[in-house]
Amino acid sequence: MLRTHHCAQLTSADLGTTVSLVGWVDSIRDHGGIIFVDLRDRKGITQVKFDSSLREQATHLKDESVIGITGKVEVRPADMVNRNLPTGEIEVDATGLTVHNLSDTPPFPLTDAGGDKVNEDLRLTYRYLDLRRPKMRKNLAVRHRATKAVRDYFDAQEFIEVETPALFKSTPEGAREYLVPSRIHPGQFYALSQSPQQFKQILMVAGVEKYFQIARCFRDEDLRADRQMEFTQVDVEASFIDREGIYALFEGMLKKVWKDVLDHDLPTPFPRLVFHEAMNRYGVDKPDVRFGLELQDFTGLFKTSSFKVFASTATAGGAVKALNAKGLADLTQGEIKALEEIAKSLGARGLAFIKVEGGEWKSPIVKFFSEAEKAALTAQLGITDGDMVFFAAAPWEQACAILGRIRLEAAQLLVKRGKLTLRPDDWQFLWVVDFPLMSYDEARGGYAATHHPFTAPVPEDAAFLDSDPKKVRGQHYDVVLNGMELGGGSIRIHQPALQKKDFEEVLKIPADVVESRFGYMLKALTYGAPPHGGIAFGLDRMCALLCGTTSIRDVIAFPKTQKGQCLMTQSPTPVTEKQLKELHIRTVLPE
RNA sequence: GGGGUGGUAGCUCAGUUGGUUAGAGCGUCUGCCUGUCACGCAGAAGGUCGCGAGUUCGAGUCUCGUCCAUCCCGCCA
Repeated sequence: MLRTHHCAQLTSADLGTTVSLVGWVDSIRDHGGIIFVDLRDRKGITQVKFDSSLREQATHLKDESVIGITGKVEVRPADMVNRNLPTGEIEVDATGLTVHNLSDTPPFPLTDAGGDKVNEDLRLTYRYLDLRRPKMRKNLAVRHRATKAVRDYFDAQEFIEVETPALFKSTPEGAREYLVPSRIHPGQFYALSQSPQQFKQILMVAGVEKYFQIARCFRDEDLRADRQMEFTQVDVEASFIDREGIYALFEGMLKKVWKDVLDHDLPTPFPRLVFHEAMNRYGVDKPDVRFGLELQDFTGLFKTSSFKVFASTATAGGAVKALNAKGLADLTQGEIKALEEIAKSLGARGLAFIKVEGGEWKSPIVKFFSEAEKAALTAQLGITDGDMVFFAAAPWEQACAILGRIRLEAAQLLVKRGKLTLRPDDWQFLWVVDFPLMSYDEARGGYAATHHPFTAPVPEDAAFLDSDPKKVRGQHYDVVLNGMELGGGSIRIHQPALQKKDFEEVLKIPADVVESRFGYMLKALTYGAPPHGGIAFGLDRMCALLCGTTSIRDVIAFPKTQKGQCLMTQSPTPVTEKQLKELHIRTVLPE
């Protein structure tokens, strides 16, 4: 037996007991005649004392070595108790020492504070060391508990977990896929599943009624702090359910996860915001509602303005929107410039602003405003001294998006100045609903599904499918937490005729393509498909939020870098000619 | 594909206007130390300044290119 106890177990009640512990050397304090070693395992730390004949051997230990010790539990002298350790009342007087593995000096400090500062590429190269840090071990545990809470919840609701294939067929709509060459079928490919969407709908046709899966998904798109090439989705689908049913089901799940993981009681139901209002007030479809700084609309006011830039936009069907960044009149030239650059990157021609200082409006555009316009702005935006007002004049959605982004930047600038606090544990969940079913894709010159082509229209809007598709709202919903899209889903189309019409007449996918790509699905719908709907959400993102981090890399054991590499295993790599030949593949490298 | 930030000792960083031998803290190593728990004290070692060109009498510092990490835009039905 390598150990009798773990390193967080012993107390003064164990006085005099002979015990064996194994673990990693967390730190060594060598006093010459006496050596203290903090021994660490996954449960905690116990101080081991070497002052016998073992002292000489112990001087050769190094941090992070794996050792086993045998010894007698002693109670520490009263003034030597370490109140910071659960085992701080005792220590083990070592009488036996086995060095299982002497460690090289780690390339970076394995403490929470020290490791957080280290460049992430180093942490990823030595991920097995990074994961020894208490914070990372805690993150792994949080992920486990969250995942378990999800499974327990759906199990209790009589859902069953069904596995679906990772190797799917290629469907070039939507996200770029990872292709997998078929050895048996030369020149043909599978695609790694972007999500189990189609299989879960088929499972509804199969009569499963209540399905869920913790599913790995793959998308060959550029990576971000909240996006990895492979990620984990909690995928749910149910028959005979409507939107209200989904909201209640999902709120129940989140309530349980927050309770089980954080012992926090989430208030439900979550507020709901229709898409149009989310855009109007926050300039984004995933608003962070922990702070105000809401957008205001002045399109009407400026229709007749002598300020041509605003007036022409307003009369041409665009929108003029403004945002009062309260208390940000002290922005530096550089900060204003940076905001302008952001606005420009979203297609704005500039970023008009009013700086309110010393009772005066300092702005290059204010000379064009009439007294009535100034009064209206003051009233609606609540302008007082020390404020900074930003404007956007553009087509409605773009104007909203520009100020939506400026709103987030302004919040960060306020946080930087200590004028705003954004607590990560201020859990502001909400549903965003009533998305447009279709959006017009300028580049392609046609309509594209906002969510995916299986989303059912809101029944009372279905009549507009032919006449004015962009007016049709989809039965789609997103669940948003503090500016992050946690997940989304919809009630699906279950009538084959409507689904076919959607593909062919609205999305304008040629009939033969529809048949080859979705034929099996349309056929399945003809055999008594029940009304159904579901939701999918990012487990990685949820765990990141539960852990108080914004990067999902912190809750994935072995994540990839922004260039898609695993720095620890050095993948991807070239493969042998033999492998390529077997797969009937020839590579053509870029110039 | 584009923009921002960063790359100097094992780690985190400083490095002035281009100018002698590139510094600090932590870590490492050696010695001392029987009550520490971020132990302490004394000493030492440790650098292709990401890489490659260029300008210059002289480049960590300026210019160009390139690689890597990260944040963002595009992209992510």
